[in-house]
Formats: sequence, structure tokens, C-alpha cells
Amino acid sequence: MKTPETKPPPSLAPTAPARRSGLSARVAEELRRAILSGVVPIGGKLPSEAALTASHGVSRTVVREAIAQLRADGLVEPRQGAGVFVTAIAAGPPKPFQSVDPMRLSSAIELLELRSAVEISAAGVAALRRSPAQDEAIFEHCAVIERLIRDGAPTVEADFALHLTIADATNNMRFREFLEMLGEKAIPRRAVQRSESGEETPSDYLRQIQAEHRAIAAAKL
Amino acid sequence: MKTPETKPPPSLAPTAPARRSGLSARVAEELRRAILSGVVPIGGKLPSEAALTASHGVSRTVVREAIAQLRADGLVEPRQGAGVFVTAIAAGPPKPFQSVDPMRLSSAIELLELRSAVEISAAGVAALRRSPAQDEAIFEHCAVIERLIRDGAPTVEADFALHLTIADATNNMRFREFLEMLGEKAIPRRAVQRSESGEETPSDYLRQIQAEHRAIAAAKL
DNA sequence: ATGATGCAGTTGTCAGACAAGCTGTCAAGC
DNA sequence: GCTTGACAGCTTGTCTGACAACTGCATCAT
Repeated sequence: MKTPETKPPPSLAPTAPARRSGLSARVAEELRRAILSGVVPIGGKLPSEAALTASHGVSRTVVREAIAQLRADGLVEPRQGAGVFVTAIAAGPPKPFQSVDPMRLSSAIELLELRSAVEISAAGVAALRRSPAQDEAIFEHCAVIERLIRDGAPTVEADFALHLTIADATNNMRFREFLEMLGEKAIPRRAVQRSESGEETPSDYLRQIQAEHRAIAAAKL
Repeated sequence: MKTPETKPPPSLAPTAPARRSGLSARVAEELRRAILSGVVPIGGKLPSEAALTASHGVSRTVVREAIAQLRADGLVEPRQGAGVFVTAIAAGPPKPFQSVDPMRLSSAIELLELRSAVEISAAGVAALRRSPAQDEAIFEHCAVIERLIRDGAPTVEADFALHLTIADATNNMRFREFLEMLGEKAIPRRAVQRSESGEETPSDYLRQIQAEHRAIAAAKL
């Protein structure tokens, strides 16, 4: 048998849209967005827990847990008897490079410069240490990118993969960690393309970059 | 009148040590310490909310709020129906390089290599861009370090300061961010000294490093 | 043996209540 | 009129009890 009537229709949620994954997380996210978007100014007071309970259609437990998350992030500071106040906009010492605005061209250039600084030296170290297998992997990635360029296809992912391969060829895992932390933000075409709203990267620029790639790949001797 | 008997003795807390300021914060702190000290291993399960309620002498509300804080820190991950599990020791994605073990010599060398890779290029960029004021700051730091070496005093802090100054001279704040993220772990003498348990760094090695410092400082022309 | 099934345990959410603390209001006293 | 004190209302902090949803395991039927 299968539990004949142990399952009454649980509860037709009144306003409720969201159900089964992180109710408090959802409320926290909405509140976070309200704060970050400036709807609630710094130093301003959030609606009371009772008001949030009503407006979000959840219990006070959920509201309190959502606020607890924001407090843990340092976004708000509840004061008993007074209310919950916005303290800061959560900029981040914890995430040094994640905080850069990928839309700002200057940020992209800065990151690019930092990445290339690492990579020039990485290529040098790799040239001394890399194994034949790593060697081959580098050449292969180069070939893939050249083909993509000829076909006019986007090269961002392949480019990133090449850089990771070079980093691995140093046999020092910190180089890969570093690149992964920067992520694709440090790959030029995507960053520039995005901020220029779709304008095609000139192919001669691509060719120049590819020439550098080849030089790195051939630098072993 | 002053509400003669509206105040019955609230509740003699049975085991209760904690008073009335941040009850949930206190419980969270105890749990955090239990995790960081290894009492509960990574991947291990925390006591159930009911057990924590009993052992800490607080209500389930408080226990849940404490766990919510730990979850926001990424320390634990509750799974409905199963329990609350320890995920990490508060390192992880936000601080990629904080997770390296400073006692392992190989870690120190790896970081050192990464840092020098950045710094060689940084020095090159700085040579093109630095202002006279930044120039002077670099020379001053060099002079301080030379004096410290002559006196046999530790040079770690001064060395780190010099590297930060060079990073600033690039006029690209990402370089400084990068160095600050690595922190003093990337400064050779401390890292090596620690792992070698107090053995004095040979002074000729110091002199060699200082020669490199001078070369960087003089690289402007 | 193997798969289905029920059960105990656990977290997620809800609802109601009281305690503790803050704030604006207002009346009493100077 | 101005200060001062009490006070009422609102807000957060904590407690209590309950039920739903889910997991993992042991049990049982095939």
C-alpha cells in the first residue's frame, strides 16, 4: 500500500510563487538586490520584519534568516527595538579581483596588464621546464586558435585554454590558480567586445596576438 | 505608577552561561571554534539542531540563526533530512592563495615564483610610468633595507613595503591588490626562515636580493 | 537476493507569544 | 516657555509547539 490518505494537499500558497529551494535564500537575494540597487539607501532602515513577512508572504522565521545572511555579509546591522539598518554596500576585501567592473574599460586594461605580466614570465619558466606532452598541448591549442581565427569564430574559450596550458607547463600550480581566479575577465577580446557593444575585434589585432602566442609556443629552444 | 508586578523572574537558565547580548552570535562563535579547531572534521556532521538546543540551553530559533551565520560564511552546508555538514575551513574560492600551507617549503617556493613573475614585469611597467615622487619612495625603501641588512635586523616588513611601492609605481592598482592578497607569505626570508626553524638566512643571499632591488630601482633610464 | 516500503531522524517553515530595547509624544513640574 | 519624566507603540530577540519535506536505514514482501 502506499499511504492512503497521509497526504492532504499541503497548502495552497496564497501569494506564494516559490516553493522548494531556499525560501530564505530567495528573500535574502531580493533584499540584497534592493540594497545594492540603492532602493534602500546607506544608513536607511529596512521594512520591519512584520512588514517583510506580509509583503513576501513568508513567515517571520524566513525573514529573520534572510536578514541573518545579510548581516553575516556585513550589509545590514539590526538594532533591537529600532530596526534593521543598511551599513555598507559590501565592497570586498574578501574578493579582490571579483569586484572589478567588467564593463569599465579601464578595469579590463588593468587586469589585462596584470595577466600579461604574469604570463610573460610564465612563458619563460615554462620554456625551461615543460615536458614534451605539455609542449604538444601548447602547439595544439595554438593551432586550434589559428583555425578559429581563419573561420572568424570566437576564440575566447580557446584562448583561455591556451593560457591555462602555458600556466600548467610551468609545473607550478599557482600559475593556474592565478589565471583561474582572474577568469575570462582577463581575456582581451571578450572584455573589449562587451564594453564596445558588439563591435567586431579587428582581425589584424587578432593576428598580432596570435603571433605572440606562436612566439611563446616556440620559445623552448 | 510603575507597573508593580509585571516582572516575574523571567527564567533561571538551567545550564545557561550566556546572558542577553547576542545569544545566537555566541552560539555561532562556539560552533565556529569547534569547526576550526578540528573537533568536527571536514565533511563531518554537526550535532542535530535538537542536540544543540539541549547542549547550549537555548531555543531552536537561536541554534538555527547561528547555523545560518556559519552557512553564510561557507563553513557548513545544511541538507534537509540529513543534517548540517562541514564543507570547508573557511578558505575556498574567495581567497585562493590563503589556502596554501606556509609550512611547506614547496608552497613557499611556488608563491615566490609567482610573485617574482609579477614583479619583474611590474618593475618594467613602473620604469615607464612612475612619477618622481614614486621614484623617491622606491629609493628610500631601498636605502632602509640596506641599512637593516648592515645592522643585521629583520627586513621582512621593509621588503614587503618596497614591493608594494614598486607595485604602486605602475599606476595600476591591480598590482598592489595582487601583492596584498599574497601578503607576506610571498616574502622569501620569512617563509624560508620559518620552515627551517630559525636558521639564519645567509647574509650573502640577502645581499644578492638587495642587488636585484637596486637594479629595479635604477631601471628607470 | 532484490526491490519496495515504512519508519525514525533531521532540517525547513509556520504561527503565536512574551521579553527587551528604542523612539516619539505628552503631561507634569520648574 | 522650557525641561524632565513617564508612557505607549513599535521593533527586534528569544521561546515554544507544531507540521511538512526530505534522507537514510532497516524491515519486509516478492
